[in-house]
Amino acid sequence: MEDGTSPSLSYRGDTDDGYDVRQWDVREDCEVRQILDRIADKWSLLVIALLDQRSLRFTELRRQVDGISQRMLARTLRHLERDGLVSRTVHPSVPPRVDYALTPLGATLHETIRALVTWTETHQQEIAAARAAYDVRAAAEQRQADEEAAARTALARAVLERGGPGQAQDVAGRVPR
Amino acid sequence: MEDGTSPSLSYRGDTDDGYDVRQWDVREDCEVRQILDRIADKWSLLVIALLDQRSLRFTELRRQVDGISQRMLARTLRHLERDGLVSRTVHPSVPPRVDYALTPLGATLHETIRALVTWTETHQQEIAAARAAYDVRAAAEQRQADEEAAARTALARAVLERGGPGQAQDVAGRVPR
DNA sequence: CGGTATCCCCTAAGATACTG
DNA sequence: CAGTATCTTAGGGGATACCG
Repeated sequence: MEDGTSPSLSYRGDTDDGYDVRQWDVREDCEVRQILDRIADKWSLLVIALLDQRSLRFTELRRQVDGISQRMLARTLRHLERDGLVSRTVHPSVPPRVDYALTPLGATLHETIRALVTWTETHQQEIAAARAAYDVRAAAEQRQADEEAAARTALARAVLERGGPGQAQDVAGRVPR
Repeated sequence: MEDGTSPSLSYRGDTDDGYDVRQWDVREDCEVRQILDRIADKWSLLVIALLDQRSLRFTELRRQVDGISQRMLARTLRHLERDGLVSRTVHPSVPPRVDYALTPLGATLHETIRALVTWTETHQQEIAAARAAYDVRAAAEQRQADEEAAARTALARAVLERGGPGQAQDVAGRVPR
């Protein structure tokens, strides 16, 4: 069966401080969360985007997405169909032909998603810059930490060699912390 | 190190049919995909939503989200920080205090996400209905299949008992394809 | 063609313990 | 308090094989 819907999660956080922060946050564990998970999933978005252009058959989708396994495409499509986002039409012919199309509901979702993609495209540069800056900072801190560790090791060695901590005053001054 | 950025995925689908379907689809494998994955991730959304109200400390977030592990919160926050969506401020005091807040960039993202959440809330009913309908259909088809299987089994048994397929004409008429 | 069933691997994420 | 390090396990997802 492989289930398909996760077992609720439920992050209630019943903080009794009277302060009702969170507006839609609390309800996320019931419906919103699941739908978000669906559209956030690796393949759903691609399929929705592709179907927005025109309806497609199973194999056409398989080829267009390229990288998706038959299993995952079938799974994705069944999920989307179940949620009423995609319609499945079987043509009784030989060889069999099955068409998938976006439902009106699916189309409105695609519109909404577009906004998100647009946001991403708009701020792509800022994000890239932020990442670069972060990575530089992180690398610097790492180097710093390494140096301090090396200094501590040197101090320890010095202490051991000279036979006591009293003799290490001169080197201790140069060690951080 | 645990990496943090997935190894590119690359679903190119170089269909040389000249028909250039897909507008933003193709670019998804580079930047958009990653950012979408980030914001779509299980915890990021919650954290962003929470921080939109006011800045919070690590433990406050931990309590509010309730269900998140220390590990995942730390990870989520570092990701968000790296992407420039959340700022981290360390107050050099004892006990140590670290505040997390949404950056302006993070705030704009929160606005965009709101649209999605609104969509979900608006269409919640439709989706629930679609799921219910699907499940009913699926159950019906399952029952159908079971009955046919049972019929086939009965036919097979009848054939074996009577000693030949020629004797099974009467029952064969009642068995679906 | 359009799937489902099966096996199997690998990583994301929870639990736990330790550090500054 | 605010994390990091380490171990372990569930399940997401690919490969393969087979049905209608």
